[in-house]
Amino acid sequence: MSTNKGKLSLKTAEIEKISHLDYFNIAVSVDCVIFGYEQNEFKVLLIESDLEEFKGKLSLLGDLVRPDEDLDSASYRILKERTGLDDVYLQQVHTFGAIQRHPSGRVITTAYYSLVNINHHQLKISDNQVHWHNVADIRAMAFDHKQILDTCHEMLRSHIMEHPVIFNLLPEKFSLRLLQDLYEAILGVQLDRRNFRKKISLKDWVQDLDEMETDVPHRPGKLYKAKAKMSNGTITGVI
Amino acid sequence: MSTNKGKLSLKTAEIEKISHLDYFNIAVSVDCVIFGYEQNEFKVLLIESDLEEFKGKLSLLGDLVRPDEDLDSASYRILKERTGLDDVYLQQVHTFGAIQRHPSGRVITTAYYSLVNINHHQLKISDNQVHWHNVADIRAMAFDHKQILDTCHEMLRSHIMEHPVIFNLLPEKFSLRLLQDLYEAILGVQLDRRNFRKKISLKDWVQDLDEMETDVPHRPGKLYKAKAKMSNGTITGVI
DNA sequence: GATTTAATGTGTTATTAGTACATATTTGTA
DNA sequence: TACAAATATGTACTAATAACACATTAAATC
Repeated sequence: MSTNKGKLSLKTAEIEKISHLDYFNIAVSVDCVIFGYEQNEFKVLLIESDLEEFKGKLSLLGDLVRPDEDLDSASYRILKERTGLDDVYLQQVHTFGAIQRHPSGRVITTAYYSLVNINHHQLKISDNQVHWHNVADIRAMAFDHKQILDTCHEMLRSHIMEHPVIFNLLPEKFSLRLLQDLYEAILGVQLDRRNFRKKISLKDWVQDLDEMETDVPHRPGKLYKAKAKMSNGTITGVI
Repeated sequence: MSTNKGKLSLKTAEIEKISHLDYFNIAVSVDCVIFGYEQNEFKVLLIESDLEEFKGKLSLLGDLVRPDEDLDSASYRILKERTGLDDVYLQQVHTFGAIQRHPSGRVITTAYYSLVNINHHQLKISDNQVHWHNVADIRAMAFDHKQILDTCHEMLRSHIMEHPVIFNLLPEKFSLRLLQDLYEAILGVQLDRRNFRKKISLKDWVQDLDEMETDVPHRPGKLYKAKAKMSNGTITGVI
């Protein structure tokens, strides 16, 4: 988690004060790996860490879980706070619980990835250091967040082959070229266009809109919309 | 988690005492779904809940995570305590964090499944109500443990198709018939013997031992051993 | 308006994986 | 020696995957 809110950050004094309570001195946080896609780049929403130990390092968006909220609700709250979006696809991935993973105290964190359409929200990011970063360019991060990011990226790779989750990253109308570019960006491989189209049409995930791209400096492609789309753990649109 | 050790169970008084500490009143537990296979039945190791609310109900083996142990270590500890086994296959599956999931207070739990060879250990179970139960027969359980069991079972189903984890449930030497029976028990389907053998031989997971079953009241089958075997997250035996 | 540029759109073949299905063989037992 | 109960094995059909090339469209440029 990133401790960007002063009142929630773990101070060593606080930890000492309560350390005699044997089983209530582990804090629980969630970290959201918020993926987006813009201008042909697969991106992730990150903040600069405000901890002295990780000065200048990038960190995931996270927060401590409140005693009166479900674990899943905590990740929705963070997403809502950071992106203004309500209805996003969120997927729990893994819980990281090494003793020394947080320098200020014992904090275990549950990682979620989420997929948002960058254009669908006016990011509530002007007030601090939250920015979209190209996933491929990210090297070191604060805490164990690089490992968390990699784990979520890997999980996403396997999900997009099986379930129609990728459409959460795209605008309502998209060309197959855009869809393929996105698959390639997430998977990190080049795909054959004909085989790709055949595979997509077999899966029956998209619907031809009988519309064309406009404002492209070449032959425009057909536009499609998602037919089946997975949001919040359930598939919609499939009979 | 199951609170079978008095000193670790959550008493309401304790919870109230510390509830003013905003972010240190969530307890963290792990629950182990310990699968085994014996006499043609796919089994899970369970204990009778000692909570009044769940009198007579079955519960997973779990415990609170200690402040000075890694999350993964906690699950190894439980496994060691309950089965006496050190070197078992353990896989984190999911973290369950609904507010009201534990009647005595706020406890989030991370579920692991593990695969053990029932014959490899003298169960340290004589001292309490721990027993192997046929997975197919289990109905209601304490807490949200039925849901946890189902989630782990489902995860195992997908893992055994992809990775050589199933051998952790079997004795050193086994017949293909036994292997197939186990696949069928876990997947809950019947498999065609010829296709099953073809698939297994394609995967190159087993090695012919040039030995035969003995003491069977019919034609004996060949014995095999695991060539590749997945333990503790890594494959061994594959080049 | 003819040419160039840069992309879209499409089909076939070869290979591999998956599915359905039947008969001969081996051992122990009656 | 016949029977019961299991093992061991191969082929044809279908579906999915992978490799691969050319005609078409619209905009931009000359």
